[in-house]
Amino acid sequence: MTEHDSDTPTDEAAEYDIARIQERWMARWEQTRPFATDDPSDTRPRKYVLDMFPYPSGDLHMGHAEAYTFGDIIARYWRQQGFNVLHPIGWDSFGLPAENAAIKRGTDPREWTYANIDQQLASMKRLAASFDWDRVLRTSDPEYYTWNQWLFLKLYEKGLAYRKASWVNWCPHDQTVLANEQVVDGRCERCDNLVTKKKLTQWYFKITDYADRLLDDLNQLEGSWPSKVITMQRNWIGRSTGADVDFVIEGRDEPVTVFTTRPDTLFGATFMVVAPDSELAAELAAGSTPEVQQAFAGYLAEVQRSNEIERQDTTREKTGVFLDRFAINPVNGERLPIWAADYVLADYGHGAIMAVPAHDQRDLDFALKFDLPVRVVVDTNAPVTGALPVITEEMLDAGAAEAAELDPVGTGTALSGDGRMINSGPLDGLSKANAITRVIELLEGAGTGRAAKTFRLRDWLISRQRYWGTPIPILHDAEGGEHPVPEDQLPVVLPPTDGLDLQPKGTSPLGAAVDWVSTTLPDGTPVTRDPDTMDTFVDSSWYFLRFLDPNDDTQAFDPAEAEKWAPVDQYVGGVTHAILHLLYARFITKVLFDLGYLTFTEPFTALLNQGMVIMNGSAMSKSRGNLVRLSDQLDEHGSDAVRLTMAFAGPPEDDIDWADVSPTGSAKFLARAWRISGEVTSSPDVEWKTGDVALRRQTHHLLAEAPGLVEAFKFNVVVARLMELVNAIRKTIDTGPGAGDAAVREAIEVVAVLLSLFAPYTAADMWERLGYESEVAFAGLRKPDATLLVEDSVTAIVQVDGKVRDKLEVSPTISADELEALARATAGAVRAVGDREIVNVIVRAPRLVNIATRG
RNA sequence: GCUCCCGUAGCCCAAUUGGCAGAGGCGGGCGACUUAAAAUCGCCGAAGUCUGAGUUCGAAUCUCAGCGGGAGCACCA
Repeated sequence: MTEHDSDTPTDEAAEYDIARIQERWMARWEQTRPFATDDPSDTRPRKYVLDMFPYPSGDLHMGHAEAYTFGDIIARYWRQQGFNVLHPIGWDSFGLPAENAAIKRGTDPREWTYANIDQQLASMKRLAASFDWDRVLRTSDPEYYTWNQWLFLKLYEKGLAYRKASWVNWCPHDQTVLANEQVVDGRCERCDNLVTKKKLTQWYFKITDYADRLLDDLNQLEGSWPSKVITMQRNWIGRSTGADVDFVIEGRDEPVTVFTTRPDTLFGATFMVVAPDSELAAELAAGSTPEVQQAFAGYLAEVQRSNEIERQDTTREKTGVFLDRFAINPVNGERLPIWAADYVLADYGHGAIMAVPAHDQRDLDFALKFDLPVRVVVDTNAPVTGALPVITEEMLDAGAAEAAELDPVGTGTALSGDGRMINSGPLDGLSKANAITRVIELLEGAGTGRAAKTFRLRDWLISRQRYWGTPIPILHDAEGGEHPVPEDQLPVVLPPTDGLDLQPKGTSPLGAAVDWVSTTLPDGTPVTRDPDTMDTFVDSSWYFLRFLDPNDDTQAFDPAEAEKWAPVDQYVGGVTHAILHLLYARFITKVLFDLGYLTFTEPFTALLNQGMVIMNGSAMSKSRGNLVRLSDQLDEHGSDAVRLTMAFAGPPEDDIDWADVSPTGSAKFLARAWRISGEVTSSPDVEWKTGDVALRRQTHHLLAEAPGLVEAFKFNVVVARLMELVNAIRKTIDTGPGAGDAAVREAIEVVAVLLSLFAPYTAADMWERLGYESEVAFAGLRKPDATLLVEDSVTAIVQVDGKVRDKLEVSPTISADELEALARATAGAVRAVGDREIVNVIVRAPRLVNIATRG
């Protein structure tokens, strides 16, 4: 076989041979690189279509194929619509699996990682993913992670990267810390082991400074991001508004501030609760009696022994200890006993609360358990009016009477609803909303409180005690001083693994690389490098900018290029990243905006979450024995059939059960379409107008409909329309005007052009067989002929009382009166109406008449 | 426990957004071609839209209640 053999056009009489077609075009595209995006003089409008880049763990699987198929359909569509489309790919190639594989095999993580990348890249090419192969990046390349370090230094300069000691999530299995986002149900997201707490000094990114903007800017994504993802982000950020209230503590100089969303119920506070694992609790206990100290110590030990799972169990009984200390309610001077209880969290709000058992279920549960007083201050039976009412004695008396029926203690249910304030001095008679406003005014006037908001979102912990990541570019001197590595000395390159023990042991393996760790400042001061590496989510928080020029060794990205291409017009990826990656990327984008590098504040204008590929109702896994290997599917059916099957299976957001779909059916359809392309006998310059009108109508309806369908991601419907059209062409050839008819050529050309989104190899081959040398990918969709979209006649349905009784063939421009007259006269209508009285006739010309009767 | 999404032929899914329930595919059946099979081609069933109420001239589509499935949140003051 000579090298020319594989580039011989397939014989028209030959059977559809997908393997041969695929091989031939893959080789050609390798030469012509049709999807490079590097011509600066290109004046076409731009689109940036981005797939979430993969982690290189083994070869691509069915899920990858699905995601990349959808992203590719969109990229090819916009290209076809005349856009200059940037559609890059890279690898998120730092991270634990590579390190674990290296430990297991006693090799370097680089070997495993880069071998997997090569394998995945080959599979992507086989899938005909139309990536710009000149822009490939790998986050584990020093050429990439040097800019992670640059980014870190920018955040450090802005005070957005800082080090602090605190209780962190610790995975005992992976021997590393985890961000809050990586703890799911108290377990390590990666290895599913129970997470414990450990006190460590670690680096954080101050994402909480951006909490308001991260929340508020979600509004501009409404409609172009899945609402599910927006909701998850909102929940995660978790903004609560209310007030901070200062309580004087007996025997303590400083007041204690608590956060509450219900400052209106301040008069109903009957005790205070502090988190047992807070410094405040320890201090308050230490200043109390020996008995209290002992009880507290016992309680604290008990609390710390329980794991996250137990702690989060909402059905569990309240526990706590009385500290024998008292706080003074700033609005009424009441003495409130202070308790330590683990239903109050140390790291939310101020780690202390005012307890209002009448109106908060958790406080009520606690009060009932420990027999603490309960005072109702909101009459939840009273009607609520918006305006500030004028209060009369009678109203207050009446309110007190109504309130007597309110019995949270008896019912065990807190009164959380709105109502009218009672037992609350100056707030009496007000609605909840008005009371909140008023009490904040009062507190602010007295200097004992203020409006406040709190977030569930915590700062982003980025230190990892592992080898295979970006070194943190900070030097530490003996006095504990921090010295950022100067920009011109970047990158801080990972040392070789030679002689390093990568085995997890709680401290970074880099600490053992003595020659690497020890260095000096320009003035000769000995310093040590920070031995930790960055969370890999740092890598992916800005990679979409690096694609603008992944080979630029002078800057992370060119702001001018960012202005041209970014933000990403369409992002495609799994919902698994709904919180973590997307939140971090949004944060870093805002930081870069504030630093003046970007002119936009949201990185991803539109987001498509594809579903999963499952098998027989459940996620594929080796242990379940239902694993379907992508490479097997590609071998068996060819890339085009696999891609088409993904597109046709249903809406892209839905899961695809591979047991429910038919790649052989897809292949059959492709063969049908391909065969027709060889039967056409007319030439490319045939006069379209001479073609069969019925087939032309169908073709042009599809031309009119397809763009809207693709843009709404209704790929399955487009494929169905293509099948219909192919069926119609078949019929036209076999039992109609025949293969020489102009409409046949026109229709199959449209099929080829649209099919190029889903089945690029087959479509390219069809296009060639139809006599074209150009790439079908750039052929573009013709404009539909408006005259072919207007029907000569339409079927009007005639209903009587909503039931179809007759049909009429009428002109599409028929008047309502005329249609009504025709409809009333139809045999079906006359029969159905009989001698009943016609009470109403609804006419929706030209499609429908409904005659409503009575009698 | 709270919130959101979804229930349409045996199966996967459409339905111009309130106007004839069916486009497409899978599977199944029948037939043509074949010595036969595969492939190919042609033809054909099948549901009244999870259940119940309501709004409407008209409901798969809107409202309420329930059943079933999925997702998110859940001691966050």
